[in-house]
Amino acid sequence: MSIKYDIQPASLSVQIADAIREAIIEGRLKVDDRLPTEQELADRFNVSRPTVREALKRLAAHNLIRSRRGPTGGTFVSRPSEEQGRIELATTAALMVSLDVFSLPEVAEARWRLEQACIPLAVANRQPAELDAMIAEVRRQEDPALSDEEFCASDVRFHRALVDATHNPVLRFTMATVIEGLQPAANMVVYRFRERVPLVDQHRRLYEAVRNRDVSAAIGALSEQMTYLRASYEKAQVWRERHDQLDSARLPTITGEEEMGTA
Amino acid sequence: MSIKYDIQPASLSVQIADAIREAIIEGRLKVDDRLPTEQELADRFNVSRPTVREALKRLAAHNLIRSRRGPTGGTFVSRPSEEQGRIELATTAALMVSLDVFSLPEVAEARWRLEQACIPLAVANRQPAELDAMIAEVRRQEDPALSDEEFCASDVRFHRALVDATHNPVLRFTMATVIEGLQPAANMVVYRFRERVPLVDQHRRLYEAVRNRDVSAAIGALSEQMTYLRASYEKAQVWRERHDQLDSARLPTITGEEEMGTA
DNA sequence: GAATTCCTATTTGTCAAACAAATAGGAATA
DNA sequence: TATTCCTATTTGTTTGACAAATAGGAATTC
Repeated sequence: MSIKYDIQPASLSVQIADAIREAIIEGRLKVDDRLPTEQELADRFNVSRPTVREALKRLAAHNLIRSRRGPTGGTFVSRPSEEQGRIELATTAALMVSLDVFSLPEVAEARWRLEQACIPLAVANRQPAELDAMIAEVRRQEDPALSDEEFCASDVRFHRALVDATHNPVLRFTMATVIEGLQPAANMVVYRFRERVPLVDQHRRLYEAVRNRDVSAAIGALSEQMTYLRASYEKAQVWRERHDQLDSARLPTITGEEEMGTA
Repeated sequence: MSIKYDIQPASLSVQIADAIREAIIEGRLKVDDRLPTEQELADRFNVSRPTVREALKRLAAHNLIRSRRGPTGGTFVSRPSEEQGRIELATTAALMVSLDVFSLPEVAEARWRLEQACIPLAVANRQPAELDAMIAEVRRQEDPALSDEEFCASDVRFHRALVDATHNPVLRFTMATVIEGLQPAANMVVYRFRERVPLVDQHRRLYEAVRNRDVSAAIGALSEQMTYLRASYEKAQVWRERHDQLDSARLPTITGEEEMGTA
């Protein structure tokens, strides 16, 4: 009748990765510091070099460290760039939505609320660079020859420019979750349920409102777009649920052999 | 005079990790699918098992896969939980602010804008559970015996409850960047520059406004808090810049040996 | 026959020793 | 002085092995 505590100790590579990560966060290891060599780490932690390497790969996956070969090489603490952090946020969010953790109307609602919150700052702080970027994307979106993928990518760049116009690095960072993370996946899901013309028109009015420093017009155009998209998302959701039965046959094995030369 | 292109091919473990990640995102590998054994993967990619393991550790760092030993064990695709994703967002953001990528006033501004955007939904959708959580934290914060760490943790839980009251999973997810990621680090930096009494009073009024479904009162209380915090952040920033010269001596090596028994 | 114990196969976790590849710096050479 | 080459260092990768967890079946016992 003994309770089975499955708190089995974390694997060695996890323990080592956590120890090094903690040293970085607590400042015992600073940016651009060089870590001991893999062999020294192995000796210090009383493990083998492959185990140390597994730990280092865990940290490298989060871009906390970088490695170089050679006499002056080694493993160094990386300075986290805003760019790199944004990619990590977006990747995490994209994975969520691609695996159906969120419903599309929920995504639309959240994106609307958050982007709306950026508008007053964007209107106040927008510079010519962001205005140029926005109108350039609007013009691109008017081209009917644009593929769906390109249209969605342009849509992302338009909203990115809007958020960049706030000139607040924390907003630009945080909004990557919805702009680069959630929106592209959501957009591709519904691309057959939305028309381009109303979207481009909403973008143009949003651009003009930001240019004219008209907050309420900007919020109006954005709200209109979100109402429209939410309706599309609901249509897509219904369609997907109806087609879930099919659930096409899938390959449980991965390919990839052709990519990896034996060279 | 030849230009040195340092686009040296990514290491094998990176290539393998990317191939498997892509298979997951594209749906060729679905949640709870079992991957081939490490030996099979090694054969298929024409690499050794340690190299495969390094690749798997990169994916495990993002919680994309999990492994178990034994006959029915192996490596499986993980369903990303909202909880796990939130932790990843918060960790990424905390690293940024701890390494001074963002200034504290920028953090305050962004958090204010984004949390404000949550208030209308929170007021509309709040349930007794969230109200109870909020008032419980307010009461806790009134205890002068509370340590600074505990006060900051309670502050985080209060704002978490507010965002949870929106009952929108995407908002709850996205806001982890500022609530659990940026705010704790920022708060600990300035703890000597802020008084608890006004903060707790603002929390109480925010709670009451949400309870009474009074959007403008809630926004007012939150704005007041952000004005107060922004001033504290500025004070802290000045103080830190003045004390940067000292830059205490640091240990470039990590400890950790005592944690790793030779057992 | 039913329950328990033990064995065995499978799979990840870890270790050991080696070689390959990149590369900075010095030594030898022109 | 400039160039080439050698060498030492460090990460990248391979091979082969053993350890540890564990599910399932076989043997044993009641």
